[in-house]
Amino acid sequence: MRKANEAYLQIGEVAERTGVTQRTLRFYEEKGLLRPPSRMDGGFRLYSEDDVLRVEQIRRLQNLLGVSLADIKEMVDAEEVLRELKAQYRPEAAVAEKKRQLQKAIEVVQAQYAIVRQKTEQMEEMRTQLEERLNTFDRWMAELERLEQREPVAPA
Amino acid sequence: MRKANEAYLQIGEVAERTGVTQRTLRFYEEKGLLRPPSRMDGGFRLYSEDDVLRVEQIRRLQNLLGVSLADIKEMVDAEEVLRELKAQYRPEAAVAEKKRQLQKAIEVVQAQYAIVRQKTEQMEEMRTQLEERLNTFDRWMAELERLEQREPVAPA
DNA sequence: CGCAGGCTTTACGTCTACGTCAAGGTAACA
DNA sequence: TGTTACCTTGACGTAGACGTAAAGCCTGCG
Repeated sequence: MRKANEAYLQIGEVAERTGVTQRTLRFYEEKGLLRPPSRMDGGFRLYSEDDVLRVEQIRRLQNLLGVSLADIKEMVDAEEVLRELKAQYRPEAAVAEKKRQLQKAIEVVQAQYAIVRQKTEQMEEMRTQLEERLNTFDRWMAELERLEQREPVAPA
Repeated sequence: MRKANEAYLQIGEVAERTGVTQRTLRFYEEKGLLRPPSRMDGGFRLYSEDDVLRVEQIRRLQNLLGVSLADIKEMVDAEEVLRELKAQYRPEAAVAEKKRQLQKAIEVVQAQYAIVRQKTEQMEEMRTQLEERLNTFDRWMAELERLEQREPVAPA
């Protein structure tokens, strides 16, 4: 029982809002990508808004980085660590322990950052190449149009 | 028979150089991602340096964009069109036809460009978010270290 | 010529990321 | 209380992207 005031969602609503199927939601849960949601008395899954965000994040990582769900699991597991860290964040706790955990969190995010950064750079390189190619083509096209002026219609 | 002076490579060498397996090379050929290479009398495949480049490009697209081989096929097919266009590039041919082909090539590259551009932008957004998060953590860490100064060792 | 190592096709196996029933329980409303 | 829509857990199916083993040629070297 977390916040009782949060509006919980059934699997169908989550599926509709996130654009994935119910099967996919159960699959993600099975694979540890989503924390097992709470349940109604009858056994129906009850998702939180946080879960919706998680699903959306998973999809972004899938589409954007094109990495496996196993890799994504590592990332969202990291998010989980952050959540715990945040939840535990009471100033009265041992500072050294906090530092250790925060350090871990930093490393986790840095790893994510490294991946995104590397991919971004490689993509920008590819983008530059494509731009150059497009420029070349434009020049060729201009050249062809010049030729067209001089040789209006091919004879015979 | 293309250029006789080019050093041709057997499948094992190509596999080693590109880091993919022989099976993968045959698979790409089967799926139309690689042009069927020439063969020795005995039937052994003989790859060109161009083929090696193609394989490397395929891998880049796979890793970077995380798109399906079917999508990649469209892209390398486009490359093929470009190759043909370039090979045919004799000024005596019909200008209108050339324009048509070039236009097609431009559209193909623009499509690729659009994909890369969109992904790059989305990734940069994600990168920014991660940077902000790292900054936040750094501030937290600094705060913890300040606390550490005042409460040197936790008593009991 | 013999043979080791590389290559060929064929074909079944595997892993991922789900899709698609099937059989049955639950919620909500008339 | 019945009906209908939504949900549950299996369990089998599938498309993509190869892996892997089998049975048999090819090539190069001694």
